[in-house]
Amino acid sequence: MSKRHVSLKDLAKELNVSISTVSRALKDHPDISEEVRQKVKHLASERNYSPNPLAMGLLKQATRMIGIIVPDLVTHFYSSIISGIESVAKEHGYFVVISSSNESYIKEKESIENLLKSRVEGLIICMSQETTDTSHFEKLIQADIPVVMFDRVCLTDKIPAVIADSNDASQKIVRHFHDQGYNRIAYVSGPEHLNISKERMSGYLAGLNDCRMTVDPDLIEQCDLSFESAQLAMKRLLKLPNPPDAVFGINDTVAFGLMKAIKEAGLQIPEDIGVVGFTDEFHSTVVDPPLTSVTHPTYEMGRKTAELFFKRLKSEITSETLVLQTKLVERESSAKSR
Amino acid sequence: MSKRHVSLKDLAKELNVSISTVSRALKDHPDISEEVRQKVKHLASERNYSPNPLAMGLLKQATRMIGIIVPDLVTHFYSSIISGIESVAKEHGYFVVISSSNESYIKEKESIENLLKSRVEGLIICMSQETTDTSHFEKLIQADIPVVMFDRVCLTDKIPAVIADSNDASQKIVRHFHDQGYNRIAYVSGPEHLNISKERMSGYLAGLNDCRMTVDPDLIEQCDLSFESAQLAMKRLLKLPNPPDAVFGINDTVAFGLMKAIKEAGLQIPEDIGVVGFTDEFHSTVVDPPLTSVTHPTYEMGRKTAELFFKRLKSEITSETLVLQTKLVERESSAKSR
DNA sequence: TTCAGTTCCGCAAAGCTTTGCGGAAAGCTT
DNA sequence: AAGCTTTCCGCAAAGCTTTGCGGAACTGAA
Repeated sequence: MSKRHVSLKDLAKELNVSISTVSRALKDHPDISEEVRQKVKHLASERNYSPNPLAMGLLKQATRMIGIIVPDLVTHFYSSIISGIESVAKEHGYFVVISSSNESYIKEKESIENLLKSRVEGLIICMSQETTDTSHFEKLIQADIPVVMFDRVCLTDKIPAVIADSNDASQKIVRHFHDQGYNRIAYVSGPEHLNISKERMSGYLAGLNDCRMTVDPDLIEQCDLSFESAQLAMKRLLKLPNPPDAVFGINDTVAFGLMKAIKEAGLQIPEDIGVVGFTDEFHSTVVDPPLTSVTHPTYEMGRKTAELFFKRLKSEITSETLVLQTKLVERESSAKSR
Repeated sequence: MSKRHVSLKDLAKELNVSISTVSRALKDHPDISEEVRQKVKHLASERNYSPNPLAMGLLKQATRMIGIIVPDLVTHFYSSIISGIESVAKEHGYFVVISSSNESYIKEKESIENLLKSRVEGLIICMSQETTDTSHFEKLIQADIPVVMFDRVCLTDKIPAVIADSNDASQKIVRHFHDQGYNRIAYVSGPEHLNISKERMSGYLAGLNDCRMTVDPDLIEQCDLSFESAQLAMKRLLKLPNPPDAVFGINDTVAFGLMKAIKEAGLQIPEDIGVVGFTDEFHSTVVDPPLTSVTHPTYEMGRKTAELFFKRLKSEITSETLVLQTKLVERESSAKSR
């Protein structure tokens, strides 16, 4: 096994100059004569020299690594956001290390530990749904470790955050249902403590109020954001003496669960029940019927989050909350009035 | 900003011993007296010491990083495999750096370059669909850089690989169609040079032969693995004077594209046309009608790939191809005989 | 010729860890 | 009491890069 990488030392030895000379020549330091500079640069490119990031890291105390923690890796929402983060990171010469909390509070804390041990320069986090205690985030702040959060956020007065305008999105959905002639609009929410649950709930209520519809607590269900639990929630709704004629779920997985339960009950979408979800473009078109949905600009969301991260890294900001607008794309699943 | 991490030096200074003593004490070297050992360990845990991976990397010439290159990040197939790889990597104390080729040959080469610059210890790769020239992989082999491939593989005599038994899977599909009473079975393939295209094709042909059905070249279509191009391929098939009554696609995205085109043509699945795909469990149930499909054990595939990687890293093997079995799950999309 | 000023380059330290080797102090033997 | 073995610990180098500082050699002027 031959040596993998050439070092400055190798180049220096071959040219019979010192390591410092090689280093300086490569970065056009004025102390180095034109002749030597050329020789060094030539050999360096010939030998395919590239500085050892480990050594640089040691020296500069910077690893150029960002840690990302998401609730799961396999949901399109997160992978798309990660994709966006990565593109910005690459532009800055950083790379990302991805970790999944699997929606577990314990794993979230472990992930933070591990990433810090790996000497990431900072963290980009989307909270697990189990996380109610935020003291582990507080610790990060006290240790002055750059943290940025997205979607499911907390401590926004101290942590920069990127979120979608959930309140507005929910209102749009309710109004859309109303316009289509639906009267009993149900909402399947997630864990109460999550900001997305709260905001989508308040938007739901505001929307109902706006449309002069009354709030029926029966029509507000809750689930743990899984496909299965969304199905169960929908089943409960369908068993009501006065069931809903429209429903929307807090995220895409939930929306699909709702659809599944409705179909299994033998009901038609959108004739019997209208459905709207918070989903991504691709899946909305793949399911049947095509799902009316509020689409997050996920890739853009990832990019914005990363940009905020680098601002925080340079200490240009300490906190700042970016609210992205969503778009309601009308498809068949809520087309009652057709 | 206080200092982020304590080093051996910090501990040594505080205890008035040398750095070497601290280092040895922490790893239970016999040269260190019980008393000193205890003191050191106590302070270390109190100060939350963890060795600097950069320094270790420099010393051991090992970064404990694996580079992964996939065609894209947002497809469930890949994210699930990555998830599997990551779990094994974690068990070995390694972490992964993920890079996407976006199905581009150029980006694939760039990704390799960048990951090597980041000093990953090896690479796990799924080829982009554009990649026909494999010289960049040959170079890796010559440089003795551990490489393992999965799904879309090449040079399997020199590179360990994990693949699904595509040939068998295709045969299963054809036989299933045949059993259900479908007679004109079409296949939408991908780029010819890909192993998955070839194997699924040969399985298709073998299956037809097995069922004593004749091969009609008209029923063999090709696409570039995108949703849109699969739709187009399906449209071409539907325009045939004698169109197919069954079709299967090379992967999940393609399968969804086929379904979309069929629905848009106003045809019923499975009555007019039966559809089967290569997909994952989740999406198969979400689409409508639920899609009969050959499911890859993606998570397991990721784990196996990673295990092979570590074998290769320890030079226990130089090449070895692992073939995983697939499972045909029958759902509505191909249930003609009901 | 001699001194000042350039020009060009090398030494060494810092960042952190591991480990072979050498050495001081203590205990033991004879 | 002198010499030998243990016991316990520190020095220093290696892995790679950057950079302040010192210094050699050379140019030009007086």
